[in-house]
Amino acid sequence: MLIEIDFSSDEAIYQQLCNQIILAIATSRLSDGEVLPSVRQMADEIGINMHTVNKAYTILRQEGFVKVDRRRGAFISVTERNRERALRLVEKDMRILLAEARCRGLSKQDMLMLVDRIYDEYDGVRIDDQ
Amino acid sequence: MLIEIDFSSDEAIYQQLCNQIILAIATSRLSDGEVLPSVRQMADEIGINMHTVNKAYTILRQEGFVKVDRRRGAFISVTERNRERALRLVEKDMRILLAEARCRGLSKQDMLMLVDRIYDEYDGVRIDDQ
DNA sequence: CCACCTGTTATATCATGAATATAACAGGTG
DNA sequence: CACCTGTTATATTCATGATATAACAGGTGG
Repeated sequence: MLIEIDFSSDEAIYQQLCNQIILAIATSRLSDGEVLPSVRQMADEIGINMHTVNKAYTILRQEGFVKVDRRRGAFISVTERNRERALRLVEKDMRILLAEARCRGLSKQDMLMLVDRIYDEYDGVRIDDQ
Repeated sequence: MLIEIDFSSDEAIYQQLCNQIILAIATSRLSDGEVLPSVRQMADEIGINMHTVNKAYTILRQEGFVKVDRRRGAFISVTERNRERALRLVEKDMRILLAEARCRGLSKQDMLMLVDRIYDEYDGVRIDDQ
């Protein structure tokens, strides 16, 4: 569980934690069912407070990326069944991101290539490649 | 200059203002050279404080979307010449957004179609269409 | 010259939220 | 019963968002 926090960033620590875990899931560094370190253990590893980790876990649970088992603790559970809701959630952020891209002179082709390249990195976690 | 602020949102007002102006530029509702309302006028229209508007304008200026003329005030100026920098700026946010999308079960094709559709809305501001 | 507009800066206040700390609780394990 | 898990409660410190009042420098037009 390699987590890197930028303490000089203006992004909140719990938000960085959420993003890193989501990125880890997308890149298959965390797979479905895998157990996360306990809130206290994760806090010690990173060097932050227990409640900050707990806040991240709680959000990930509400977002549907994590579930909690009284016995084991928090574990990855990516059971999104509502496709339309998923699209709506992503669409709002995408609109702003694409607007910014277009204002900076990036074409549709630029963005399509970017999405294609990043998604390939996520899908193809080829062991023979790296 | 139609600006809609959601006061019940957890997103900061100045951030919403920035996003709306960037969206307005991308959708050609604001075009290059066009003058923005003064900080005091915009504040009155929306019903917020002058400094909140000023903060948004200052950020937009730093981001390269707005310039200031002592005579006229703030106006749109989208002169991004550094393509590589633009790509790098967008790429970081895109990585997180695509990771979230993939975790929610959305495929690469889903995202390519989404980008294609939104960009068409931005590019094709056809007057005969709407 | 003077009123009037522009953005900008300086302080100050208030509320909110992020991050911390200490402590306790309910539930499950060995 | 000790030990782990997440969870809750309470309190404090600090940063930031939003507000308010005020003043300043620069440009415009009567």
